[in-house]
Amino acid sequence: MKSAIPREFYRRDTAEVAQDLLGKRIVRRVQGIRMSGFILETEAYKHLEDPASHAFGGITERNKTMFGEVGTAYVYFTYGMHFCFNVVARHPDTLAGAVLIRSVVPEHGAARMARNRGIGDSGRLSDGPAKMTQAFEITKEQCGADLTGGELYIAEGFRPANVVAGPRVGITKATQMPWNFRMA
DNA sequence: GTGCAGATCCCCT
DNA sequence: GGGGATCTGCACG
Repeated sequence: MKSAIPREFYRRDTAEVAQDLLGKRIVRRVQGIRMSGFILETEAYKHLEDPASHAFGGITERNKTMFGEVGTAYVYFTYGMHFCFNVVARHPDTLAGAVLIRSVVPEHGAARMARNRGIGDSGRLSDGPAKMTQAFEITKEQCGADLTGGELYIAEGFRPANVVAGPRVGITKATQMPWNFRMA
């Protein structure tokens, strides 16, 4: 079993962490089954300088995890039916920040993921923020979970050859900030 | 392939 | 009471 990435990795600028998470592994253990996948696309959400961020309006019951310890999970519920998975990451000089995991390529446990999704294994089991959480069985139960170990953690993967930065998807504010990162 | 409607509910104003 | 860091299925072509 690969070891988890240490907490210090997440104690940096949120956008830098978002970029560096590309190619890393997400590892999930459920009922003795191991699932894993490589991170293909991420987005950074910051604090006062980012109107698109949940943290922009200040700390609330929903977003308080974004203000908590780095290297933990921020999971939120949206559109009445979907969960999205973020990794809390921020520079020590800032109060809040998180990286949304948008797309993951399955490595191990694809059969379980397909079952979780209620579809066949097409190879595209986790290519969206809410698809990813469904495939990896991540719900608000995992909100606040430590990602440096345990049943859900992030481990080393490979170094992407090329990274493209662009505008974030699905937002209406701060649409010009190039805080979406993907492999190329 | 593109485009749009509908599902569905928690949080914040 | 409004809106959302989304996904799916269906229509069209």
